[in-house]
Amino acid sequence: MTTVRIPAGWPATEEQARAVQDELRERVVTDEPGPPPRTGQVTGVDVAYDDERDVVVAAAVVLDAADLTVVAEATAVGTVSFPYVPGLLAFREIPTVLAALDALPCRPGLVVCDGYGLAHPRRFGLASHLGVLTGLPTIGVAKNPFTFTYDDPGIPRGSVSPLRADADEVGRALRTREGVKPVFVSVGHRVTLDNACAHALALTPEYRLPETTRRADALCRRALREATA
DNA sequence: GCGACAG
DNA sequence: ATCTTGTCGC
Repeated sequence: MTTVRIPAGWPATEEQARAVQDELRERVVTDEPGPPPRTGQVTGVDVAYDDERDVVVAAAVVLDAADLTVVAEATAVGTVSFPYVPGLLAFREIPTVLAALDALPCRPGLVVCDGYGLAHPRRFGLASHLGVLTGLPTIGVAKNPFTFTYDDPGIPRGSVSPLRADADEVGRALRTREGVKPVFVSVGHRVTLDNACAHALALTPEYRLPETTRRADALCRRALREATA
């Protein structure tokens, strides 16, 4: 398993991190359709922590978009590169996630993040960072609405409602399972919101969360246990 | 000014 | 995120 060091020049303060967000945000692309759903490869990334030992493990799992079977997997271990600060999650997870993506034996295709892209207090969440830094198409699928407001979508699977920051639609609440709490989809890089939602729906034939994040979550937890034991 | 707040 | 038993249900 790859071992990651905190990159030289990595932001050390919230002030510096926000400055980096502002810089990278200039390069985000939100008007490309992105790859069609159920086509090519889709990669889930997730991270698990052991704050006691200052250890973080990231996993990247590549699925075939058509049948959701696992095509490839990779993990990376690192040290915690930033404290958890709401709005600055990316700086905590990204170095190790990048290493896991680099360790893959194939192209990731669309990357699905556990968190937000555009739906972010400063419009530049984890999925946005990852997209701009890699050039890959990315989307964010989060389990919570953070500070945003939304009307409950219709009961049937596939129902959506806007996720709003004041008047702006920054993402969508998407019902992936009938009658179950929705997930919160937003655009990362090089994918439109419509296609981001279409992908999220295609990735949730059975469970509330996308197969990509379920697979990545299981893998990074297992890898953390093994790295810590 | 004080909380709330993706993971 | 993480700390954690049993329990209800497919």
